[in-house]
Amino acid sequence: MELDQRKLQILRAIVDEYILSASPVGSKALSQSGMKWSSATIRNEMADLETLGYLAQPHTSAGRIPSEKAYRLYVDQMMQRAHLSDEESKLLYGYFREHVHGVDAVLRETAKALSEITHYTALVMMPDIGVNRLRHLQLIPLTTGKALAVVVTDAGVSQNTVIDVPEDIGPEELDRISKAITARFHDCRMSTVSSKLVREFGGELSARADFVESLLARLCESQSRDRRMVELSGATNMLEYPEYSDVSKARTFLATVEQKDDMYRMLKKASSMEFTVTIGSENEQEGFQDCSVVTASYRVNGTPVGSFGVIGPTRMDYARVLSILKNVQTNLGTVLQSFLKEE
Amino acid sequence: MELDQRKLQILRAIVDEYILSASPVGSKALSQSGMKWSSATIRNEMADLETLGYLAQPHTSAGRIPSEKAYRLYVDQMMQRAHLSDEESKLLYGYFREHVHGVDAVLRETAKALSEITHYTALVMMPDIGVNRLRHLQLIPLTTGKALAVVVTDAGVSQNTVIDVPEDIGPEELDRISKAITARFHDCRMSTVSSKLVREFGGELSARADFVESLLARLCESQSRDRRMVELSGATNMLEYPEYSDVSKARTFLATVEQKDDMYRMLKKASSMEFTVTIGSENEQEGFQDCSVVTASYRVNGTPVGSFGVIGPTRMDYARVLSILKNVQTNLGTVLQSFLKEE
DNA sequence: TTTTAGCACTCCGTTTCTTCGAGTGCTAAT
DNA sequence: ATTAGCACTCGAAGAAACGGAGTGCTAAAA
Repeated sequence: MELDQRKLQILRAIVDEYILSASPVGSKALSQSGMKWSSATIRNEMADLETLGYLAQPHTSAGRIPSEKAYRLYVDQMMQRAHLSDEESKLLYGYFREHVHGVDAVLRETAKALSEITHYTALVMMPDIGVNRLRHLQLIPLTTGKALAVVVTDAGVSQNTVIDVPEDIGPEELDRISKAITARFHDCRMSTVSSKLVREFGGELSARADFVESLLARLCESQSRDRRMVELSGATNMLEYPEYSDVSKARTFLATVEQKDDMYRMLKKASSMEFTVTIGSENEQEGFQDCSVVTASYRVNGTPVGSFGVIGPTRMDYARVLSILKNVQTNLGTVLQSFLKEE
Repeated sequence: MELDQRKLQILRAIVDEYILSASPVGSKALSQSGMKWSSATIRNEMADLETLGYLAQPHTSAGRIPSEKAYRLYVDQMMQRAHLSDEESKLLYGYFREHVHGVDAVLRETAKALSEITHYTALVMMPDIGVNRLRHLQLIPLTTGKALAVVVTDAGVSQNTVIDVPEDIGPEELDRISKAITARFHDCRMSTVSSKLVREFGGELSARADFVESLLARLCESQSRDRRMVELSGATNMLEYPEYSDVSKARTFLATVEQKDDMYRMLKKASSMEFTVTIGSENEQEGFQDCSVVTASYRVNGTPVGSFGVIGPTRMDYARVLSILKNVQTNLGTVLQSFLKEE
């Protein structure tokens, strides 16, 4: 089952070539472009690689294309990290210098940067507010019976939610409750700010325990409801590739990528890993069976709070994409940190 | 230049048929389906209609397709408003019953409803905050030097902006300034809350005049910057139609529709009109030369604050779309009003 | 004068057939 | 173990043939 040096070399050449051209690679073409063996030898090796499951033939008299197994091997062992040109890193850096109006804006900009530079489709998950610490909560009266709850965390992320308020709580009391909650739960993780803690606490809060309880429940719930938790960019980039010259394929892809719930779940799952590469049928999503997803996580104060990634055809340029993700990860870390000068 | 009754009737039949089938309509097919004239007569009339510019022929031996001029006539004079089935109005009504967590959510839901029911692409403009009246402004400290400004208007719309704060203003003072501004400018139109008014006002505000001024400037500026002002839904619906079976056409369409700035401008312009129908080349956008855009405005307290619309191929079912928009306009009006019980 | 039947003609979309060439597997020579 | 040579395969692309829906025009019918 071990592949000897020559097989590896040939396989790598095939993958590299196929990533570039998207058309089956033949033995002759290979031997002419810098391979030191004759086409016949390569042909024999290709036959072997096919029986081993690394290559496939669209039809009898065509060249070979890499299988998912080949891509997996390529990603895990064979590829050498691409080197971004100075120009590219500068370009990338530029995206992060421009818009610094809050975490959300930066992440949106990140998605745009990723999709524009890779020419694939980019997804960025908004940070998971649960792991962050509460810095400020403010209730703003809207109408009788309704108020806007604004939560700000130490990561500089904010979240708005409309909540119901008992009629007998006036603006002044809302303000006092805001201050009380802020004081009590300052620097607690959002996920631990549960209703249990409320009862322990005396004063104004316990008098309004029911309200505060429902308020906190509402805050947690609203996070998962909010469909804006994923920023998508460059979905139409995929239409450039011959894989999607068929409109119906393009349609299924676009439909899948717009299922923000699924995308969020996917990224969330990936956020515990520094990097992930998911190839073709390894993907859970129906619509990504012919795609690969590459993700990277980002952290704030050392805690991973989210992830971002790129989706492309299985023959995507993994080396390049990974380099770009790594670069973005660094940039993003720096920028997000800059929102936290106080720490 | 006047079209007699028969010409009108024939033209209408052609438009109706072409909207359904998307393929050129021939004289024979027409005369067989309920027309009381022979194919020859119809043929002559069609030739006339062509010289008058209402019809076009893709090639010599094909049927006729309506020109933009024909659609214009159709929309302005000939079409009869479609009647939504009870089922459909109920379905539509359902969208508005479900999500009532704030104005933004409702409008997002509106976009989804529109695209799903029409099978075209829907756009909804978030309400223009400028014409609304300030109800509450709250500054929330983020880090030293930065704060989050949350603006709430009488329409229940909120807007978050990260602003810079001089280092010597502490959390308590931010709170006091918030209250002072809220008190001073309560019920003023956002667009009139300009820096000029600030100077007139004494007390805490004038002491921090520079800060308040820059704050207000920042708020105005940020509205136009914010790219989330347009909610898009069902962009991929267009790929269902034969007009977009060509991937490159699909690409240009999708690219255009994702230019949120342009879309916002388009809707903004349309928001002063109850309804608009823009056919083919009447559109300013490059990518909409083969599309039609139908919009309706929505109002809060009688003031038009935004608009929403549907984009489809020029042969879209105008009658149906207009009925749906009218229905949605009513529903939306009711729901938005319900956020304003106080008035 | 208006409408309609009839007819020759056009031209697109489809299908069928042919050709071309890149690629293969196998065998025999190196 | 490697490679040159050869017969074979099969899809992609082009060419030719066909069918049919539709037209414009003319002449007869209303």
